[in-house]
Amino acid sequence: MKILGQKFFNRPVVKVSEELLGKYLVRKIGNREVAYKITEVEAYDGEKDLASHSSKGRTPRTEVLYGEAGYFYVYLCYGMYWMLNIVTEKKDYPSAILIRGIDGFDGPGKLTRKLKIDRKLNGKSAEPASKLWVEDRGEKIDSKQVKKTPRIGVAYAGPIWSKKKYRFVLSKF
DNA sequence: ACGATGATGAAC
DNA sequence: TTCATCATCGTA
Repeated sequence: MKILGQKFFNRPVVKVSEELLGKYLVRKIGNREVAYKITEVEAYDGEKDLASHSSKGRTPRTEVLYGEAGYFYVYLCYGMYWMLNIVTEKKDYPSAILIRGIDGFDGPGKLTRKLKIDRKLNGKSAEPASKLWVEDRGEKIDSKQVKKTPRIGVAYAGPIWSKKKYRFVLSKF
């Protein structure tokens, strides 16, 4: 059982996304600690990726995306759902992984509600001090269990970027 | 199929 | 300052 930090996240976002499946998202609420296996993620890769918030360039909101790897990017979507992302790659390269599903709770908005994640986590680093982090619990994932599909809800990103297979789903069986 | 609901960025 | 847009979900 190993806590994943910069060394893990400061690598190509698509690769890290794929490897994140089967890792555990751990959340401390009060004195209770809960851990869920990560089952679904999406990669957002740089300013050129029209589906990424960073495609609009550096703004106050996207600043975290340009920072060091291993930090959380949390933002409000559709006025009521918090989206949890983890920043990857080197400083000044805006890329992140959206956590879309954990064991038992499929859906980015559902899991943040369950884990009580909101804007207070934005810009925090993935470590126990933040009460939210990622662990490798030694589970091996067979690449046959990983499904690659286009990302969800990004039709606006144009024909190239909306079709990239940047969504990774761990099939359960 | 659609409405809830609010931050964001861009236009005016 | 106003407006359209949105990495969603629950109810229908």
